[in-house]
Amino acid sequence: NEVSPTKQARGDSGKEPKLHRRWASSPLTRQNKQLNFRLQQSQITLFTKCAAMTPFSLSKVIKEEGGHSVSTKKKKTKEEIEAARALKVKKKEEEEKQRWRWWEEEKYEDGVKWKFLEHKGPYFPPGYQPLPDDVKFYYNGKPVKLSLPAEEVALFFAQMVDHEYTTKEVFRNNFFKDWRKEMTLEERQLIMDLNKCDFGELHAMHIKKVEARKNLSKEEKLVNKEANQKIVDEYGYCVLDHHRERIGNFKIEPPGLFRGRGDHPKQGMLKKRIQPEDVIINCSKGSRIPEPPAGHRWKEVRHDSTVTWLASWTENVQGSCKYVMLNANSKLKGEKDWEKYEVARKLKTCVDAIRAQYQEDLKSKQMGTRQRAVALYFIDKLALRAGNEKEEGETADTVGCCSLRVEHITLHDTLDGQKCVVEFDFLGKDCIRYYNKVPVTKRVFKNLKLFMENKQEGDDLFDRLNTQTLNKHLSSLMPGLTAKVFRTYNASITLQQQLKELGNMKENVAEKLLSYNRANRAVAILCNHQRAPPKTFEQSMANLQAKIDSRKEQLDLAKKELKQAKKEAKGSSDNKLLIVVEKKKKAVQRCEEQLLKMEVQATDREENKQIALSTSKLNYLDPRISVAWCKNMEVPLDKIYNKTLRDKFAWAIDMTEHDFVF
DNA sequence: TCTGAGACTTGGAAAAATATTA
DNA sequence: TAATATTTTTCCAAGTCTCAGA
Repeated sequence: NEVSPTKQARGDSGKEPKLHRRWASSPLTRQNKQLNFRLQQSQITLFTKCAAMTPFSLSKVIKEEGGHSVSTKKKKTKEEIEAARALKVKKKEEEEKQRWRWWEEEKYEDGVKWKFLEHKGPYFPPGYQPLPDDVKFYYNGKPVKLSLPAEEVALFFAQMVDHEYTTKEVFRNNFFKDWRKEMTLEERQLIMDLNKCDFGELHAMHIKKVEARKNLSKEEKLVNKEANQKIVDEYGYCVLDHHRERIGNFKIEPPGLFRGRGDHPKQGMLKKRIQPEDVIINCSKGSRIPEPPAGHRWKEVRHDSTVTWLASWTENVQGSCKYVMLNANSKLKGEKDWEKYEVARKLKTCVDAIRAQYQEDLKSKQMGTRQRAVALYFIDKLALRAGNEKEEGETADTVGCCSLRVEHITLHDTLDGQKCVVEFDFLGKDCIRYYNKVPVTKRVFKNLKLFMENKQEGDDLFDRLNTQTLNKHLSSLMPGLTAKVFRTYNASITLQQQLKELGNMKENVAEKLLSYNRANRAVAILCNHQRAPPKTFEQSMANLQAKIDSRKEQLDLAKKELKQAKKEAKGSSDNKLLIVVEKKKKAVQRCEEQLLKMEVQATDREENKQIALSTSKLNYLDPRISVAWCKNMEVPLDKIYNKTLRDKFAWAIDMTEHDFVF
């Protein structure tokens, strides 16, 4: 029952219990209804489990009352706790003092990103370590000693054999083709069939290594940690305009097999090792130029202050550029983020006019204009992505608004008692399915029918529209306006509205947080931020259910004991018996609360099964809304933003007053 | 006007770090 | 203390959007 030293050092005695949402108890707005509808679509049960629940009161106090060692553990290390706390406060103050308050400074002239930039260059992954002699690759049952390049690639595959990827035809074919390119002529002549390859020993070795790393002693782990920290200290920071800034990804991506998402035609291809000769360095002219690794040179060293990257290289699978850039808490990223939300706020001031305009455009004589209007209607109402064109055969077949094809929507004159319903079913970014049935206006519906006339399944729905022309039009309506701004705007405004509706000052912190999470979830649903249910989901759910069941039994028992105690105490004036009754009462109460908490947790987990909240929190929700909400509701900010988020949104935390309105 | 390169944001999965529980 | 669950961080793929050049 000891409080762990780390816990003490951080000064928190425990986490707030899991929260759940009570949709049923909140008044539903139009948008909320829509979201609920979407939820039902994705087969998430909202009401069944938690509708009957009463608000629960959760507190650490109850938990601590239940324990018996609270006082002893506090006594033991009281001074240590105090010292640790003081240290923490001091560290925090120090950090705050060091923080670059760039948001209080003048902005640079357009296009200039920095005046001075110095860094150590990217960190290269360690070279390939050949297999030990006792680990063999077999072809057709016979051991084959591979050349080093072929061996390295074989190991990439071996490390993945229990991943679903390696069962896929496309992955296997791509891998085999690229692997053979790395082989010597001799190897190529021998190894003709992937199915005859036995990577068993290589795989076993990999598993063993992973296992061994996991089982390192505390000391060994610490040594590793310190070594890693040293790398971060050396390569993880740069100096940008007199300030030390954290770099986001200072490590060159190691070689491996390309893991494209969904049905990616290039999955399994070899992602080659990057050499210093492939890397372009970007830094100040007057700065210390980073040293390339011994015996190597850079591809180029340039001094371009109109871009934010420190190093770049071209990746061989897709031929695209990769960049080393700053961390999200840097000035460069923060300023851009701030700007993004300011543009979205500006949209708020003219969104009514823009909506009126596209409603009007639905009637246009120009087909292109009508298509643009319908597309905008979708982007605004459903928060669809713009949908750039993609090169066929180069990537998985996914679409956004402008690239929707006839096969992706079905029109229903009536559906489930509603008129003019559009049924969407397509794969969006990262091959995440978007499925939604949306009632639209008659005019939109009629237009869609028109667009689909004489078209085949694979034809573009909006054949007169692309994202460039759409964005060009948008920027003429408002400077800086693009399709993606609607997503930011609608996400943030939804959060604000939901918080306003769900919030209640009388609630306790846990309940307020519940409201916040619900609002956040509404946004995640709007933006279709889904995740695959965790692999261990069913198991963990079953475990929880088992715990609930056993707690129920405990409760029954406690109730019986209470009854018995009451019976015995009845008519008696024996104080001892009355105390027993009180004790039993408390036990029942405690049991009930714990049961409720677990049931709530189960509900929450179930509801969140396929919803990812982090993306919207990180990218779409103006942090000032959340900061102001915390101030108004008297909720500590660290209840909704962890350290990383607080760093990223330092600008917002610093500048936001309680009266901020998005 | 079209196209592709380039630069940057957004996205979920997986790994790693922590917290909790048995 | 070990096993397990949860949260945070890392990773890198996949989008959006702009701009230059034909």
